[in-house]
Amino acid sequence: MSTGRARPTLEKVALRAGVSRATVSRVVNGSTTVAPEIRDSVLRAVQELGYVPNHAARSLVTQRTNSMALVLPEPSTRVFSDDQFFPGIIRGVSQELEVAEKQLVLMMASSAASHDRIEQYAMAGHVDGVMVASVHGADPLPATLTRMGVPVVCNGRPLGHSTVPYVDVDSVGGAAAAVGHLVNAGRQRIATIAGPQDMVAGIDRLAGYRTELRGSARRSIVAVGDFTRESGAVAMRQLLEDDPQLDAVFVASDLMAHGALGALREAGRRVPDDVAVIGFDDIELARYTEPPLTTVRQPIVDLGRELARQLLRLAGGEDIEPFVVLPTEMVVRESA
Amino acid sequence: MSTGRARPTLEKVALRAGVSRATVSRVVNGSTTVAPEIRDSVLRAVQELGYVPNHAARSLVTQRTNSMALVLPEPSTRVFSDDQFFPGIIRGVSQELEVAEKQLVLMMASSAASHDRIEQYAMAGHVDGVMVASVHGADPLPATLTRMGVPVVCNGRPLGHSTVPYVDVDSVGGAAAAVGHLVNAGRQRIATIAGPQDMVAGIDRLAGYRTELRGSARRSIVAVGDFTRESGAVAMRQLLEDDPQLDAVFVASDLMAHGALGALREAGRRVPDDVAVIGFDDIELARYTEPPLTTVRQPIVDLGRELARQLLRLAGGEDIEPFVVLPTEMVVRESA
DNA sequence: GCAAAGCTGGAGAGCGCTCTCGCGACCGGG
DNA sequence: CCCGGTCGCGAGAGCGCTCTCCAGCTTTGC
Repeated sequence: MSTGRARPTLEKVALRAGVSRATVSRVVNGSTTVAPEIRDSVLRAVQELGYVPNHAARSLVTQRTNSMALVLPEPSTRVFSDDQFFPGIIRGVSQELEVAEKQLVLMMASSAASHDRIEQYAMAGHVDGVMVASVHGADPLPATLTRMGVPVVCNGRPLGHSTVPYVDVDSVGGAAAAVGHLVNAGRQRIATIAGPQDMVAGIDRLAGYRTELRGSARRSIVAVGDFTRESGAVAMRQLLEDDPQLDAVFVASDLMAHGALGALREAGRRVPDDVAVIGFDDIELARYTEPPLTTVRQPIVDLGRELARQLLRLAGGEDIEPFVVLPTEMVVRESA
Repeated sequence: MSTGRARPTLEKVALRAGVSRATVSRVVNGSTTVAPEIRDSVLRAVQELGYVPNHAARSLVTQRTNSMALVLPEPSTRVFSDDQFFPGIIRGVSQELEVAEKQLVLMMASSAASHDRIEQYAMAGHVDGVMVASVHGADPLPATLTRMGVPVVCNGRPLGHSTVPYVDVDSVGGAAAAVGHLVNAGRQRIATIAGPQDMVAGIDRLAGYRTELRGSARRSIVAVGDFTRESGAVAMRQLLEDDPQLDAVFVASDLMAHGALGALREAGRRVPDDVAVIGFDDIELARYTEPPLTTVRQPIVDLGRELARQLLRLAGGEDIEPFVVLPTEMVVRESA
């Protein structure tokens, strides 16, 4: 019903080429032990009939599906400045999978209910491996799948003592670099607007801030947001109230930094003259804020690529490093 | 190698429950013709063994895969303000597929080479249907797949005389509404920065502008951009040179509108006092431009949902309308 | 009370492919 | 000239599942 003309099978091709199924299979899969003229006639038959191997049949016997799943958090959790993150990861992953001739199956982890769905799915032998881009740190899914023998790689260091391999960006280093930049610029009272402390990104960026500040003998001034623009504005007002003398703030996300910029403007502070601001993420908006935002760029596409690369190796039976950390990079614009 | 413990098969479950394979299959697939106590004992065996049906085997016999492909243009073609579009479509599609318990296979159509790959893939019986979100209007892929019996639905009216069903937003109406708004505000010289005229979105938005202007007896002033910010700035400068008296401009994308806003500022024109500006898309940035941008919102997530819904019906053997057009909505902010 | 008509569950074929096994043809060495 | 080895190909099993039969049993009608 849904399929038009019946798709030709190996059998049909074999018949037409006057050889056995096995030989056609050999040709299709690129075996070398086939005489050139026979191979040519098989290829001709394939061409003429428009033969395309049936994937289900093939993976039934090979036990491989040639596809990998990418589990993404449903972005209804507005957290994370997904706008770039979401497509960036996908792009990187799909680039890498394409060269490996693997397919990408996307799974949105919306509810807890979809959790089971994903687990079932991965275990149905539907995919050869799973990439989990979970923002909620302590997700049992990766560990569960690993236990069931499904190759898994996480994006972002998992919270808790998980042994699942992961790929992450150097948040700590990036935050430290940002704070270092402020210190070098002679800023004396450097505050931070941290992200949620139940998310790795939130934790690590705060850690980087703390470490670097400690090294420079300044005291830390911390407010916590939830990665949204609004929370950034609120936190900034809070900080200004707590310490009206502050002359710099490192904000754990560009979105929050954008909110903070607004709050600073309302409070009559000039950026960067009165208060220097550095964000994190380097979202597109950062180039167009007033003033343009100095920030820390994470290599999101590379992150996706590395994620896929690691998974491919793992699924290929290789041993891989327990984690890979990609460098972040400061992008100096005008806000600091 | 990649799988840990061997996955139990139907056979194993049957053995444990003391019934035949057929009965287990019946239970698993929810047949009603199974005695309650037998069903319970089967379910218990399933539970105990952690049985999950093998997808490949199932789809080998049923000829269905329970997954749908979404073909997206590789965003390296920076065209389109993908930032929202890309994830929006995905979100809508996956929401709808989730309730239908179908999986989403994502395919990036990067090069012409990947064209073949996609075609092969869809025809390998790997998916039950394909959604094509093509920006390049005259893409042969949808027609080819349809001819091969693969259910296809397009996002965006295909260029050329294609009979492939599609889902689109009302670009013409949206553009007309925008221009109407400018006319009602008493603007006399209303220019437009159009999108590329080889893309449906570019064509339709210009058509809407033209139609509405004609109705109001004003003359049209057209510059053409390519949907990028830079092209918007260039086009705006061009327009100002052509007609220094213009007092309004309808820009076919928010990104171009952003560029235009910059060009207007450079030229010393106040927005909206001297020149009113209306964009199209309602990307996130639109809320944060200076001044906030009046624009036309397209229901992107709904577009994705409708795309999936139509495809599900088509793949289910139903007849569907040749096209569905979703309404756009003006969002009035401060730029007009 | 007996045949006809349900129901439930089992046996078995087969979906399209891969891969092991073994057979014949061909080669070179003794 | 014969024999072991190699190489190219075909035969056939079977991956895990669904689904069509059909057998055995109960229920029902007259």
